[in-house]
Amino acid sequence: MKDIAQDLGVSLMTVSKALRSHSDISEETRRRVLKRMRELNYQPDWIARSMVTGRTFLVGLVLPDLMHSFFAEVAMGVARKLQPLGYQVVIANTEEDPDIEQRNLQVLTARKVDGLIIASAQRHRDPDLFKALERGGTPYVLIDRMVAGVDANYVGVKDEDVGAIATEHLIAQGARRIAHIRGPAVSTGRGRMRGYRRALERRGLKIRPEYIVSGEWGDLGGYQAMIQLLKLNPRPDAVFCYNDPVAAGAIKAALEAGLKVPEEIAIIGAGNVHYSDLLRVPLSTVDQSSTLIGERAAEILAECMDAKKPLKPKRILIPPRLVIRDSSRRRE
Amino acid sequence: MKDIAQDLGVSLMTVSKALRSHSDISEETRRRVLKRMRELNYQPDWIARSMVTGRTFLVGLVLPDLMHSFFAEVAMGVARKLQPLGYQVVIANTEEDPDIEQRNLQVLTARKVDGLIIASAQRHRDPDLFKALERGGTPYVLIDRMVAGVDANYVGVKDEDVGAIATEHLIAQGARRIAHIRGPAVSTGRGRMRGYRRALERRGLKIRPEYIVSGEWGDLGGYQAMIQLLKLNPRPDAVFCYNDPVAAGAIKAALEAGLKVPEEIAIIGAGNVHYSDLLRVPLSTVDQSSTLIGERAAEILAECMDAKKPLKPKRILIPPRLVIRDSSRRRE
DNA sequence: TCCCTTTACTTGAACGCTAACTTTAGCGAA
DNA sequence: TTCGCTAAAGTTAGCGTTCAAGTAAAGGGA
Repeated sequence: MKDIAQDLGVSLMTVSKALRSHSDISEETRRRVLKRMRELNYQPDWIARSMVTGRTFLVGLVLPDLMHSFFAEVAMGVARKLQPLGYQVVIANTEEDPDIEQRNLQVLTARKVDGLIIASAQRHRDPDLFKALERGGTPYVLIDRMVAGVDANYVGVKDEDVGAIATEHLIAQGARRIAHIRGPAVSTGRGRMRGYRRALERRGLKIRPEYIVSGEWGDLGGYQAMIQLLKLNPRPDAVFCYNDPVAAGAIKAALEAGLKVPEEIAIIGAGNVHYSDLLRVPLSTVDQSSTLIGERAAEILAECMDAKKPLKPKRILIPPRLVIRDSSRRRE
Repeated sequence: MKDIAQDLGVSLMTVSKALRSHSDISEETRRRVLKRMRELNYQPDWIARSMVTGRTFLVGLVLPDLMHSFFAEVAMGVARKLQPLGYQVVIANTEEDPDIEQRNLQVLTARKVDGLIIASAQRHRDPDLFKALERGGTPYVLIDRMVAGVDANYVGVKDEDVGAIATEHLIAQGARRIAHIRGPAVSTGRGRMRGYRRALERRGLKIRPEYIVSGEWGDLGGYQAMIQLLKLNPRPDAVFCYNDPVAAGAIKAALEAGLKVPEEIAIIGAGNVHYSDLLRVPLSTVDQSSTLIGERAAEILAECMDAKKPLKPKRILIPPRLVIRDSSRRRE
């Protein structure tokens, strides 16, 4: 920058202003500066700029599991919205571990990211983690999972509806002994279970506690949970699974046990991950518009980062959508 | 920091050194500084630090497709190695577009990342892109895809072996009319095709040009390519697919056409993505140790970033490993 | 006593940029 | 002529750190 200034016989400031197309620089000078800049292939130093402006144009994205393609899709949505605005996205994978999450949040704020998008693993040691964030002044948006007692921007789906839609669909398909492989005790897991219960009650079906088993996350969890369920007597004739990976594992277990899906046992997941269509039995699911969640979260965050004052928290709920494939079609 | 210094009646520098456990600070003083630091919950400003040290502790990870879980796994491997060393990973998704890739690389270097890990989409407008990187002095490691004419660190698998192993396996299972759904014209795609050809030639099987079709990437590409292949006469009795998503699409098309997999047509992919086991027909594949690739790349990069002088480029080839599942088992 | 070494701390200066003033030149109006 | 105005530039100071060099005080050997 100094070089450019000397070469053109102007001051540093003139160059600085020209580069940012500031108003009080003549067209002429600006052209000359830009030209020389290209010749020297100079690039302004973001770090120095950040230091004085206080903005880094970095956004932290904290996710519990990049391998789960739901979150990968969210990440794409976020990046697609934010990159054109000049932000870079720093992804931190917490592997569903609250401690890692907390450490990551600390590191990201220490790095002065301009904002955060967080799908929280929850159950932190420090219950006031998010209050601390707020005090730090970093705007953030929660996605997918709400955090109890935190009044912040949120983008997600009505989890209770997800559970209810899925369960009602199973009932409509003629199932009567409907089990649930539930997820972790975060808002999504709890909400979907509530929806499951609500649907059963509304239709006058009994809720049997032994029909609710924990799958935790991933296909392995679903596989093991399904093995539990299949030992029961009477055996369930349908299962609503916390999410698609869990459902995929469940299908595997059911088929290995020699059952026909959906004839002998219907299965539905949630999330509509990209490969659901390609599974052993194409998986019925409840779509959550993952990319859209990412995009909306990015938009809200962008607004907050532009505003000087903290804005009133927004809460966006995207309506879930039933996707019927083979794994739950009506039995004869 | 100034506050801490004043509170304790020492100089700024003393505090700075204490925080970095520099040698010429007494134990006593250091304790006091750390104590006060916690009380004020002060965190050193990374930006200011970066400005003077010239290190950002940011590492750029440039990937063509986060949705493809192969790359998500790589990303996890990278993050797992690099986070304990104090680095944060900035992920840039290029969506297989060379222009986006080029822009991303520029942005990342302008941000002064300490290093880059790149799975290049290749075919850039600017053929000297990587030379430019080198001139800039940012160390980088290529993964998965080699770039022609660039002598840089590289971590990947022997793609030719991937193709050969897969194809030889199909031959060993009794297939004779083996087709190939090939990938994009990057090193991986070309290498796997070479391996396919080599295996056929070695076994004295004819290479029929019409048996090689382009699937580009993703399951949709595989699905469409398979439809092409099934129109041929004689119909192939086995297909080696560029990667697992392509293979998943191919299986879908084959089943929809009423064929039995593997009895009437055997299919094998590459990559061993996590859900391959859960597909319609559990997919045989060639494992590439995706997480390991990420980890090794991270290690090499860490070395380069620590070194003051540029190191001699390393080239690490991880041996591929055949994973046999149902989609290619020996026919009767 | 003198000088040298070690330990523990301090002093500018610099990193590359920008915000907020201040200056200069040119021009038209009073 | 003098004033004020505007467009286009220049000046100064500072963002929060660390580096390299310096200093003061204590200890130790001849």
